[in-house]
Amino acid sequence: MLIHNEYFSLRQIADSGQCFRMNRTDDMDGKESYYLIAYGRYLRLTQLDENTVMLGCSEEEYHQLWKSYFDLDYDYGRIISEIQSGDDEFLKKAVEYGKGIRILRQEAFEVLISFIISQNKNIPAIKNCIEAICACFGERRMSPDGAVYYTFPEPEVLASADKQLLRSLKTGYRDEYIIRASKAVVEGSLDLDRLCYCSYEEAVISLKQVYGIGDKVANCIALFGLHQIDGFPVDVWIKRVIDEIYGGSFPKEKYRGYAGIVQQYMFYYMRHLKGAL
DNA sequence: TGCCAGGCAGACA
DNA sequence: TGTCTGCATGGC
Repeated sequence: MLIHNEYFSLRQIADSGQCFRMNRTDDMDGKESYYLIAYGRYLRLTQLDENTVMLGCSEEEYHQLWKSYFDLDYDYGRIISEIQSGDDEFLKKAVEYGKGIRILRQEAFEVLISFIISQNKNIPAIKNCIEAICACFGERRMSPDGAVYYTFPEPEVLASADKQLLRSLKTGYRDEYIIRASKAVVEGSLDLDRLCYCSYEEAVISLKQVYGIGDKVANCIALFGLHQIDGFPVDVWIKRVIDEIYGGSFPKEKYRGYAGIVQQYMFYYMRHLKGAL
């Protein structure tokens, strides 16, 4: 299945820090290839050229799942044009550098747990920890080309997980956070489906009721798990941008309706400038 | 070996 | 309301 889109870069999405189960694999005919595990499935992807991505799935599966997953109905070009016609020179450079980033429509529960794990960890450590949890608590499956993979565990499984076992998977002090957030989902006090359709502000407030979720993680979950595009997570990298480029305050209200996309361009570009990519 | 990482809760002023 | 401090642990 071939996708032609000017704003669709596998490398930029994989390195944008929004998903942790999309990784580089053996190249295909010298072209960058990735594998992705999401919604219980395994997908192989190859960047054929700057504007063309090949998805290893049928047309039916693409329309059923992956088209939405990669947010391919959304016009990122319009956002980029707006930024490029503005007067923010840093943002213009950030957009030019990361214009292939898209905000994925990931499973909310997976994002909830992944970003609880993410706190005070670097991205490689987060990935390792999530894979360990999937291998321990997920379902073992095999892809059509014979690769073994594990699904992300269901809320009920993590809600009743043994704390010491979780701790042994390098979750550290976050073990209790994971169990309590999973229980909140199972018991219904945290209704992730509902939070997709309420306001961004209400979603963040609700998420912060959960023990272990603060402002930053709540914004990540809102943006990456609920597709609340006004989510604007401020982590150490965005703090650097705000302090070093904007003198301590960033006017995110100027970007109402797509602030989260702007945040991703800034995050990705700052990591590049500081040599973290 | 030491610093840093997509932070948070709790204590305290 | 704002500012510490302790917390686990891997990556570099």
